[in-house]
Amino acid sequence: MPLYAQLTRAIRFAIATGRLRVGEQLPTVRQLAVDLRVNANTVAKVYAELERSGILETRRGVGTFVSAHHLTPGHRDEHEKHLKELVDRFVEEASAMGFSVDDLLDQLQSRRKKETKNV
Amino acid sequence: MPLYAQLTRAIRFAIATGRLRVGEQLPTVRQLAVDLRVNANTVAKVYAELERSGILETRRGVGTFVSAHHLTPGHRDEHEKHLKELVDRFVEEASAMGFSVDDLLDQLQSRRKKETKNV
DNA sequence: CTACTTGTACTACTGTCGTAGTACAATCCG
DNA sequence: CGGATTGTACTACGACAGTAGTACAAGTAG
Repeated sequence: MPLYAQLTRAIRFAIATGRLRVGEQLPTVRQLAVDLRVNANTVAKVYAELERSGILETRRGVGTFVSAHHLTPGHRDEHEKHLKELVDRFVEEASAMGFSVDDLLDQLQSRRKKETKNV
Repeated sequence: MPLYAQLTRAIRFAIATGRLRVGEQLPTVRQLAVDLRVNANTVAKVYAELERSGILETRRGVGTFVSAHHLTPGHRDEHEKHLKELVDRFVEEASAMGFSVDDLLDQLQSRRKKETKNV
């Protein structure tokens, strides 16, 4: 998986799980680039993409911050739409492998049991 | 989606749904290449990959056929393993988007209802 | 205003993927 | 055997994705 995708996921995940909170500042593009031994442009593209998605806000000369926009109802809807699309792809791929929606449900449910066991 | 992937999916799907039956012969690599306006090598690679997966059998000078191997218990297990891997990727991606397994289950179940409504 | 920090635009290189072209090898069938 | 049909190996080319380098623009702070 390419660097930019890994980073995007990591940031999204950090926000989703609350490890990064609304208003909090992220590292500078250059700083993060140094930390990860990556080009600054790579980080910048990730920040830009996440800003387009509305979950980051960036101010020149200041820095990049976690936006509050992803808590609005409009964004929630958008987010749910993404989930549906993801499920679409998932179901399609599974059916190409000869699996039904029920097969997926079974597999997911057994996974849920394992999770709750650990909680 | 690249040609070879589309073709692979189409064949897998045809077999899974019974439109292609065990023992049945598939078109010649060249013939199918002509039909799809594609290079013969592209078709050949698909056939080869599907043979490695054990769902096709090819005999030089004769043709390519649907194998019976995918009905054996061993292959069933393998198949189930693939399902698990697919679900793994799915869950991982969803969690990176901030969705839980329960969210996925809800979405899938509502989808199942729609399906059964049409049956 | 000036120095500094921030993000951004542009360019170019590199590796990889997908596809096609051509020539080869194995098998069948008369 | 010999021609025809099948799949296969090898090569090469085009396109694209990913990343890095460098130079620029916008904003802040003293």
